[in-house]
Amino acid sequence: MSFLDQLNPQQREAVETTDGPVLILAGAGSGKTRVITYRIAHLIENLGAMPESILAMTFTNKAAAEMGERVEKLVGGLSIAKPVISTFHSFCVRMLRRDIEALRILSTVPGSPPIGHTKQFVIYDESDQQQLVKSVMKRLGIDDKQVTPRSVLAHISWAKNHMLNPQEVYLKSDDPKTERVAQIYEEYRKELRKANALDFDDLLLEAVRLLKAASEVRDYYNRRFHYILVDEYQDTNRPQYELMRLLAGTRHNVCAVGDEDQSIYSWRGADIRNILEFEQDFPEAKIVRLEQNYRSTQNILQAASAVVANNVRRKGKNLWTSRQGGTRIGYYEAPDGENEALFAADYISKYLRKVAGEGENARAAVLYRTNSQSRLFEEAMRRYQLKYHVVGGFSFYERAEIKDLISYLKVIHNPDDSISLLRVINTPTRGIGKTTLETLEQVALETGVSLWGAVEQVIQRQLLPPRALAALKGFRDLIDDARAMLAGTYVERMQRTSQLDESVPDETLEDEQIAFDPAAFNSGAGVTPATGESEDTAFRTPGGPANTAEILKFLIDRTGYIKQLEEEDTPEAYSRVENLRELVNAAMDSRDRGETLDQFLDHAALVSDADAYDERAQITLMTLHAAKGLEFPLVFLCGLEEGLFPHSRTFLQPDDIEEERRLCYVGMTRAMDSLVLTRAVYRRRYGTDLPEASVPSRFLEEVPGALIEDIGTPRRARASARAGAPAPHQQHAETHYAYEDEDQSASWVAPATQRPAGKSYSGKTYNSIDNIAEFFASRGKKFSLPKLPVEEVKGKKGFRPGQKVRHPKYGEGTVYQREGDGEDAKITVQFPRYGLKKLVEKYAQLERA
DNA sequence: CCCTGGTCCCAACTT
DNA sequence: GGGACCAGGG
Repeated sequence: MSFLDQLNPQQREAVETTDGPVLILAGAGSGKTRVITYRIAHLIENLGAMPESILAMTFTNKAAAEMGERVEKLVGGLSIAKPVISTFHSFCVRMLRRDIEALRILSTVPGSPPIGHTKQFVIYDESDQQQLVKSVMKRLGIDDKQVTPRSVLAHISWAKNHMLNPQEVYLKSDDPKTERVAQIYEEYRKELRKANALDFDDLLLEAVRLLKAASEVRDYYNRRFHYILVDEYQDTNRPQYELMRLLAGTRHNVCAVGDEDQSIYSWRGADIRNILEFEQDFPEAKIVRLEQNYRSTQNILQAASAVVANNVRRKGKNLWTSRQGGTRIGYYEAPDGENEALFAADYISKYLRKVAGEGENARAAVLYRTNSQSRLFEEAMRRYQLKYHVVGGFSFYERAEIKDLISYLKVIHNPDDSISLLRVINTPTRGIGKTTLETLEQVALETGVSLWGAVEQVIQRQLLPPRALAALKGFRDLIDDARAMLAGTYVERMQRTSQLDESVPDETLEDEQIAFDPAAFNSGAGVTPATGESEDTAFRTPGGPANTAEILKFLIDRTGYIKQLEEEDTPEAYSRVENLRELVNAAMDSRDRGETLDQFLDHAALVSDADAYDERAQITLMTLHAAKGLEFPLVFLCGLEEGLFPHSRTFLQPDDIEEERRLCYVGMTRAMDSLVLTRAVYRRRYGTDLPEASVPSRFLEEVPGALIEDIGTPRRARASARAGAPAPHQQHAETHYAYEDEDQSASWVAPATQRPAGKSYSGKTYNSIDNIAEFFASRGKKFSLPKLPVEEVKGKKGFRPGQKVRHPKYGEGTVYQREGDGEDAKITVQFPRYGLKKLVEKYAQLERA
């Protein structure tokens, strides 16, 4: 029982309550992962549970992998049977790959195959979904300017997350727009089925439907899993909740771990009711609260708790830590976004040097609300020659060349996948143009087949001029050849097609050096000397089906994809070639793990940005959302400005603002030792425009003043705070926005070597933190807002979005929008009790609140 | 049919 | 800063 002694009494109770439902309310840093892993270990080691009877579900693959490793460390010798630790989505995909055909229904047309998805289904990512919605809208003749595909898709996803089908959306709709959405939704669903595709939301929905509809499938899983654990329970949506209930069966051995204050995915359907209704659905549920925080200093914890305490919709809890005191929370007010980023880079480089020298855990994170903020920080880090790691943003699998090849694989796996087919049918260009595509779409529509089916028909019926027909044949043969490779029938196919003399046109064979010879491969003769990579032949069963890496190589050779890129001869093209090689490497790794093509594709579809987090990186840049579950000795929380954080799109709904506040709480509680909050007084929105003045985030004001310390505000910004000085952005042109360094401390000067020439970067220097801290200490004020010259022109009051105001009748509210100038300005204000009100500034007796 | 350059929007978080 | 879309010449 030794390892259980490492737990505090509450943790231990959570671990040892194994029979019946348990809800663990685990505050930030209270050892949540520890409790889950120890619980699994306890079940196996002390209670003799079979490892494979335990199922733990997480939100990211990363979390699942980490949990698995930690369990393995606790329980040696798990090599044969392992607990299933997986993300919701991956688990559902596995279930569906096994049993989705149980959902097929017999066709009413005699002799036709059953209707519904087959095991060969593909997963549609967001861009696939977008394309599909677009094509549906086009077909229905809906103008994509009035209703954007984007908003339609958001609506559809919302409906799915709330388990509403198109009919239900239609019945509930009370405006023509929603009715149209319902209509698009219906068609979208039909198209998905036709393409044998599922979108992300479907993965959960169909899994739930499967467990509900097929009792033998449900019985199988209920017999198999005796213990169900759910991580990040506060972020589960309805389908996930139902899935958990169905898997729990009658045993009710479910353990859910969550923290209501860290619920940050309501926009993805996360439902706080899941926590509340847990006690209703499982009346015998036991609740365990973990309130000791092992991560942060008292100052950090207090500051974060003070912020989140402003939320109304919460149960409330009392987190405590034994790490008394700690350094105060730093606040830096940068004149603009560039300076904010440079400050962070400078501060972090100093910090890391110091901490690393002391042999401490030298890691720091820069957290921001939106991915687009990362660019400035990346530039700043590069200029300081700091190695950094960005999580999220543009992922590997979203790159055009990767998506192209993945789309080829998807078509080979499932030719009915029309979206992928459209993407690759003329990539690289092979002479298939608009008219050909229109003909294909028409035939598909008329005969009710997929585009792939239409390809065959158009060729058979010779519906196009010879030239176009030849191009189309070339494409069809390419796909058929690859499919034959996959099936292991390539040689047979070659013999057959050469007899029919309907093979690939001779010119293709002559023009392109086919480095990879599929015929040799399928016959087991090995790779032709042209590639000569003997390593690849070693794993292959002679004559057996081709693996993913081999198909990829075949595709690259046959389409001339890389060849064409190399001819471009630009750095960009070569980086694309590099990416493709990386993809082939990934496929070889997949093959080494013994995975099939569909598993490779599933993996590509389900890797998330958060999975890219590398805990060895000293500096990590990421969004607040991606930071959930992580911890860092030093955390920079940046862009604390009304409209950015909290984001302007949340101003309308008080509930959304509360979620922003939880996000702030999540961000702050990532910090172990030091936390720095920053804001830019002026920020550029779309790169080139004039910078806009910002209002400090309300969250800044919610941090108790005694816990905060101003650090390093450049003096020119300070000078401009006095009346009459020009705005900082007006100074940019003539001088620099930061002041000359007084003590000439070399470390405060951005490294000159890295400065891109031609930009106004030169000579940007900074003040010493110590000097400025002293200055602000003597000033004795928490947050000084430099006067915004823009405001003075616009009128005395000039309420801006995000500001808090008081109205004689409606009380306190937040400015949402401002229209017009001067006295005629109309402002829209969100009042907690009265909702949105549009007021004329001149008449409404508004005051600053 | 293909490529190009210009223009118009845009951008919150993500499995 | 950049992706999507379109018009127009090769």
